[in-house]
Amino acid sequence: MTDFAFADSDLQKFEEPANLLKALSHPIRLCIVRGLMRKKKCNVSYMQECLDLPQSTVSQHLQKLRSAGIVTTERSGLEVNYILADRRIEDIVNILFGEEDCRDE
Amino acid sequence: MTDFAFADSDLQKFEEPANLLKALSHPIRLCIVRGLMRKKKCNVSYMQECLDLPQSTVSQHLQKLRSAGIVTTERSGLEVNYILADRRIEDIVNILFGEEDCRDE
DNA sequence: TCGTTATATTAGAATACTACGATATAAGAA
DNA sequence: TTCTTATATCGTAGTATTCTAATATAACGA
Repeated sequence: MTDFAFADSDLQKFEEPANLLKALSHPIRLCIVRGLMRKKKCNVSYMQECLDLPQSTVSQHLQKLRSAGIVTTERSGLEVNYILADRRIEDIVNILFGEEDCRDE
Repeated sequence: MTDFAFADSDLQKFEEPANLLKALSHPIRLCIVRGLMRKKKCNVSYMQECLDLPQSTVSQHLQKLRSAGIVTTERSGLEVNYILADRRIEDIVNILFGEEDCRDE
């Protein structure tokens, strides 16, 4: 009955990974993460300009990535730089995008 | 301006991977996928019993996995068996759950 | 201090997701 | 055919996401 590893109580074990994936599963956020894999460090207005989206939209996506632990921040003066913070995420994104090593394709 | 690889038109390139992740980012669906990695093939009522959830709930999650291309089906008599259909998904789940090779932990 | 720039937060409407009972379909047995 | 089992779909209430303008905060310079 449980070699499928499906015990009800176990469902809790899947909450955290599911939340991580959920934070990543939006085209804008995926794009941001991919960009950070290439650029290593980036401030908000630069992303905003590249993405051509309202500032609050970009910022809200960044907060979502941050509270999932996917990125972290580093203030320098007026700017806040975002940096990837979870190695697993890079591996996942590489799987999705075919592992080419961060040059322009 | 675009070494971040953030051109607006490019956002479309992220839709498909984002949808794949979205289909995966729910604890029940993650649990099902993980179970299928171990058991290879499984019918609905078995999953339903293990998960202890209403039949329609399980079925709906399965349809979501199926329409994302994550699983495929194979009917045998009254039963419908579900099988993983996307290798990338297994890699992603292994990253999330620490890569132990499908024995009971 | 005041002004300016960069970023974060709030508010609220539109949209999407989730759970689950009720119902429908599909396949085999009698 | 009718009955039964296994699975899928529908209806819908509750909940969560998403977008964006408006507003708030944080840091710097004058």
